[in-house]
Amino acid sequence: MGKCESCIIREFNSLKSLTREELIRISACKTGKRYKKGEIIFEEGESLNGVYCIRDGVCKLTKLSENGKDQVVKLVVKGDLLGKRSLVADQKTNLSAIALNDMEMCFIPKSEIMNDLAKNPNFTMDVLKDMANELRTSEESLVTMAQKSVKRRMAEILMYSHDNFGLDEEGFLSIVLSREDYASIVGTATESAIRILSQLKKEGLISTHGKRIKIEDYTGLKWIE
Amino acid sequence: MGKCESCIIREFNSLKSLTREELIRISACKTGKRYKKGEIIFEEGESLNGVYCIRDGVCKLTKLSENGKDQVVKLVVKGDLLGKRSLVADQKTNLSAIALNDMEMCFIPKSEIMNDLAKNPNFTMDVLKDMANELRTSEESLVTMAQKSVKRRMAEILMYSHDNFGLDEEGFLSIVLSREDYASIVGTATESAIRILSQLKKEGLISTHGKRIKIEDYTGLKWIE
DNA sequence: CGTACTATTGAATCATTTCAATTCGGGTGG
DNA sequence: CCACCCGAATTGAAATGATTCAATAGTACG
Repeated sequence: MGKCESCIIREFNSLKSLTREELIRISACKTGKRYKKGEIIFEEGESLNGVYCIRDGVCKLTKLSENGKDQVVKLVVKGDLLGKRSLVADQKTNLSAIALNDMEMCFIPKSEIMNDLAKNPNFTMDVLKDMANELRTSEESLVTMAQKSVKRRMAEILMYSHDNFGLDEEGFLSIVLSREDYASIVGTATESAIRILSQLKKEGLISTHGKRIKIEDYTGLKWIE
Repeated sequence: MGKCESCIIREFNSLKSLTREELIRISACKTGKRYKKGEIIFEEGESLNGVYCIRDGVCKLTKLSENGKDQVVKLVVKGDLLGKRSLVADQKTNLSAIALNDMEMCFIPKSEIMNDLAKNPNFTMDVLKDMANELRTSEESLVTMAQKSVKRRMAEILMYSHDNFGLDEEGFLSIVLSREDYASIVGTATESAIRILSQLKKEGLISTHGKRIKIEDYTGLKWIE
């Protein structure tokens, strides 16, 4: 496992505001963790005793609704810091994290982060800004859920995947989700998600091969309402 | 207008972490503002040049969806600090604020707050915790919107109003919203909101008098799914 | 007293869920 | 390499939930 002070991942998150000395200290006490596709990283209600810095892979953050279904709240990727919120608020985590890929991450113990948070105002400010942005996107998703049709929401997650995770050699979305995952992101029944996807297929906007999806007409997706 | 250092409202928000000196400085540069019911405090996309500390009244924070409808994201009340997020992230505001009551608030200019944020780590940490909590509730609302029925969401806002704004002398919810506001909170069409309310009335869970609503069976509301 | 909103209701239509079959694809063991 | 199996994907059809448009009734306010 490499050293934090020479790790480029940190440029993508708030850790970039730490001093060289702080990074060296963190480097000394961090541990590496690997998770296989489908593995649970942590579950809603657990107390986290640190944050996870994602080096590779994608995971979903979900929350169990009272109706018994999981809702995906956010997809997190390389560079994201997981568990900030719980640490800062000193609360049990409100979300579960489940790997969608094989993942590689560094785990930084709570005490070390809290220490830096207390002593390095730049770092605190950076975490604060980050949280402000998360809040904005969360509010945007809330409006999307409340106001847009299932079809529109599906189109949005397809475009999001395209923009953020890219395509494989054959032009399929490189992140492969089950229909159930799509349903849980869009906030609908699995069969509904499937139905919407086959509708999009009929309309020529996408094509599929097994669970893999290829976007055939990005612009077309954009205009769905 | 009173002095911040002797104002009890600040105990309800992050301003409680400021020192006496900081409060005196803020007190000197703050201005008082009043808004009448229905007045716009600020609109999505504006740059705020300060934060609003609510001394009295309630307002709704809304976001315009692409379908042309407003969605209420949050109700804010006495003690809340409005505009933190935009200031911290140094972005235009993502929400509009509209008074639901006659309101009384103090406006604290950006420079003063940002100065304190930079120099008082306790204050920064407090704002950070606050934002972490806002993020949690936003994520909870997101799940509610995605997974629960309109009827259930309506029941929740009624219980929320009961718990947070209380009742008037006659036992009606003391916050009076239009049916359109209810629809915009619940994320549905106005007629749907009306229909749900009359359904609840038929079931004996609530009664109404004009736009005023009285909860007749709180426990009954709780069990709606 | 009107006027102007706001609330309410009906009926038709559209969107989404549900349950019950099938079909398909990918991995396993022979 | 191929037959088989299992879980995931797909589809149909009925039922339920929500929206829309249009018409009517209330209420508040000047």
